[in-house]
Amino acid sequence: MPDADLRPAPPVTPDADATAYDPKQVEAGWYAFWDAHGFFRADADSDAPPHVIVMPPPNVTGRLHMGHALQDAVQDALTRIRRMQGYNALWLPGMDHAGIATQNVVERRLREQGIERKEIGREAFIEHVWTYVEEFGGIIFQQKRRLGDSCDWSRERFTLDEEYNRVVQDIFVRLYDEGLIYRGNYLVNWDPDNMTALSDEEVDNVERDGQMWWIRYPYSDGSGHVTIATTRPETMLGDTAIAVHPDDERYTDLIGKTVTLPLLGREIPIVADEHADPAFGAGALKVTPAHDKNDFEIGKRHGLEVLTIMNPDATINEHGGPYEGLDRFEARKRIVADLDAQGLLDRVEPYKNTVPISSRSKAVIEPLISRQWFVKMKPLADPALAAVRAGEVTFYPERWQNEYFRWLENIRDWTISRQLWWGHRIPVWYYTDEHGERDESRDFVVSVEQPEPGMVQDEDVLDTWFSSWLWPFATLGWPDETADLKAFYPGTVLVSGYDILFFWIARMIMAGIHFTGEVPYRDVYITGMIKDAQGRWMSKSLGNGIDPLEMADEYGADAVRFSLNVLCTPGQDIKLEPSKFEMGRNFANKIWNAFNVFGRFMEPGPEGRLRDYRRSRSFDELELVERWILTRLNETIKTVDEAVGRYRLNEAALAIYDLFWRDYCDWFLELIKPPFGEAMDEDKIALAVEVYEQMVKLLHPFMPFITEEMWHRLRPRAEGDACIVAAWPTWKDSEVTMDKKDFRLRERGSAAIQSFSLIQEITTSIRSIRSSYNVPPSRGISVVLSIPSEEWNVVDPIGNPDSLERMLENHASYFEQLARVDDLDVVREGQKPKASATAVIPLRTATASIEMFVPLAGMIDLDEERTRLRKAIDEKEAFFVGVERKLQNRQFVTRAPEDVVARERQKAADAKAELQKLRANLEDLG
RNA sequence: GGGCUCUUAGCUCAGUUGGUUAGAGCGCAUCGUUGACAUCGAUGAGGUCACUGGUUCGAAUCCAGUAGAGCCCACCA
Repeated sequence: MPDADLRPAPPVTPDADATAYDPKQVEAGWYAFWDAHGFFRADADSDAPPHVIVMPPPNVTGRLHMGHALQDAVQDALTRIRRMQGYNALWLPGMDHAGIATQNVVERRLREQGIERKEIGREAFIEHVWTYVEEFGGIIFQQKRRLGDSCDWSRERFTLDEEYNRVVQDIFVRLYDEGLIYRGNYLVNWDPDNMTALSDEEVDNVERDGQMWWIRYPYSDGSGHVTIATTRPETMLGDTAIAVHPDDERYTDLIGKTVTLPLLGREIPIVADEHADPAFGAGALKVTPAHDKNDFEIGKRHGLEVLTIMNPDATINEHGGPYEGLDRFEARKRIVADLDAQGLLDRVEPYKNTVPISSRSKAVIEPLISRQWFVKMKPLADPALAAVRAGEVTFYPERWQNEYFRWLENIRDWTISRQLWWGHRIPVWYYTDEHGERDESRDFVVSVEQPEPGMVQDEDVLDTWFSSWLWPFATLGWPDETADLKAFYPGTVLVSGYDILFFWIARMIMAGIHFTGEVPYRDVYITGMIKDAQGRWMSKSLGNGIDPLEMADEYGADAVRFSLNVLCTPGQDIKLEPSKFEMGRNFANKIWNAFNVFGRFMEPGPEGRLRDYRRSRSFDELELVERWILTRLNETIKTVDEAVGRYRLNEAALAIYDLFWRDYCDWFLELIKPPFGEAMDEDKIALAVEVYEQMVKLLHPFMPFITEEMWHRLRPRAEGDACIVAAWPTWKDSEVTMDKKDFRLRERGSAAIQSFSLIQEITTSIRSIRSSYNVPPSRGISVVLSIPSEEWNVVDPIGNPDSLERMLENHASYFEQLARVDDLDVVREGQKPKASATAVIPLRTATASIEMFVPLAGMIDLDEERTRLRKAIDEKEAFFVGVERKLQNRQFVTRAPEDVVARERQKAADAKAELQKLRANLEDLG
């Protein structure tokens, strides 16, 4: 166990000449600190409600890419929020052995050393893979630590560790015993590069510019020929029939005749089959049952011979006559040339067709008949469909559930055997003959253990996904009734991209229900995929990838995480470029610097520790801006909680960003920081600390490092006290008064919000005038606020007991600090001083407005002022006309809800009053 | 051939059940640097919410269609 506090102690007194924000420095030690304190560990015996996320296991050979960073930013934010909220939060990490991918990586490496896999044999090769895995396997987890991922490393799993292997084998046996796994000779997707079968999901259909060859097949009786069209002329070597549509008049009398297969001279029949489309090509179809799915079916219907003409490496086999040994594409060239030479090539046309490609090797898939293991999917899919239909699993965004339904409804059996070495061996055993060879005449035995001495195990391994689909429960000790399984299954939410919805997410739901009787998680949160600035997938070949670690080095891990969370609209792809991380970095910088506003006035406490600043005043004793910021904080906590509940982390992150920057820094700090050389009142420090601390907690799930750092700079902390386990802020309903539709029209808004909003508007208005007249910042100004006398006792925007007049007068210092107003005069129905700039500020709570005069003797340019006022009038008038039009519509007045109509009336009256004053002021200018 | 998504400020994107004078970041313009931050502050310019119809008192938001971009699925040789 490392030293509990690996973190250098934070400065006792924050440095007055504080250093600039340096993410590298801030992010250096906290991970070890958290880890050493065991904050990441979930407790299987806890009474707290669980919150469980299983990490989509990255490939064991993988390196961190932006997709990981995005999903981790989301998963870790969720985990940290729930942990702070008191949940027993588990984020379970692990790695995937990634069969083909890993085997290829190691094979390539060995080849560089001059070692061929086939030469050294299976056992030696597997040993090499394990060596490689041990050497490089954990790298991605080191990278994830750099991002701050708070996973429970004590529960880390690998899809090929010993216990996991046992589960996979058990599952195979179980499914076999249930009749859901079977072996058979079928046409499968064959990857000639890797020389293995693949599932349908591992095949991509790519549209390519190809060619259509029109070939003449002479009738055996010499009476002419039939022309067929094909995109794969080499498969003609395996043709065992020609098919025509039974109703196709052109060919009806040919049915039953035979043609002579060009080049090979075999005689093959012409059969009638509905599948032949008279409208396509020549209407006649060559039938190659061993190399085409449809032809396979036709062959079955007509009892045709199934003639495989290719070897597993896609070279032509002994059935190819003179073409034996040639690669399929070389054979194609030769065959076309030979046909042409014999006058049997009718024509060649350019043709756009879809070609099946191995998603792994990118090799063109060859449909090939081979003996493989399959899982019968329908019995698994039906309950999985029903469960989601019944709402046991909710997709975010919802539309992905339709994709899920569509796939499951049309599901086909799953080819699970792979002709690879790296993976879970298939638990099937064969008897051997006297030479030690498989005795195919005897039945095989399905069993985890070797049933009898001398029996040999199936050479094949299982599809990687056959182990990953067990991830949510196999990682928790299933099938044993472990404490972990009881505590953490089913999980809470799965966070993943839509690219593996079928591969993994849907299959996990099937497996969860089938084997445990429960769905593996209640929610599925689908993220978008990371694209480059042009919207293309990031890939090694394009070289357009952005390395998250480089970004973390340049901008900070906090910045990367925050930006990713802001950019992540559920289900929407993200066009990413490095500059996007500036937002996060600038924000972190802001967080850092904001602390210094009050931090530099904080004094040391006893024993050289930090002093603990605590507020001594009640809410009602606070000054306006303090009450205001607490109210805004309260509103924001609510917004955040609601957004998180809907997995809208982008909204949550932006809400805090806004609060911190726009409210706390731009207004609150500006008002409470002391003038010039004066010290800061300790009560004010206490309040600043209090709000900052709450915001730091809200931000922690998005920016764990800087918030942990600031957490320890804010107050003296006891051993074991840390932001990562601090109690999540709570909001009080009584203080939430936000009208989410309109910030400025909060009719029920709290006194603090209403009053301070008015001060903000007046301030902005003064600044605007200063700006248009280029009043130098150093120059103080006078401002006259003219309040309507008729509303004197009605308007009471701050609640009792203050009047509007007193409220404004009492906060003259605010205007001084914010807009350099030396002299504030609040009057009733005051006269406009000579040479004043004017503005009208509506009172949002009553049909009245405040008129503002800014005397600027010698600075007022009448033309300028006229232009300003005209512009204000034009804007207001356009608005007024729009509102009036609505109000004059009788339908609107009678049918719209009362409060909506009332609001419009209020708007119209406000606008009218303002217009009146603006016009009067304009006239005044002559 | 089916299905889905997107089209909102110069750029990248937010905008929950239809009612805000449609927002943010970046960029742009003007002004500002003797102490929180120029990775900053103040002020401002900039949008017929792709188009056409419909529903509604009211549509960026719901419905239908059109155009463009992209994705997924599908056995048409």
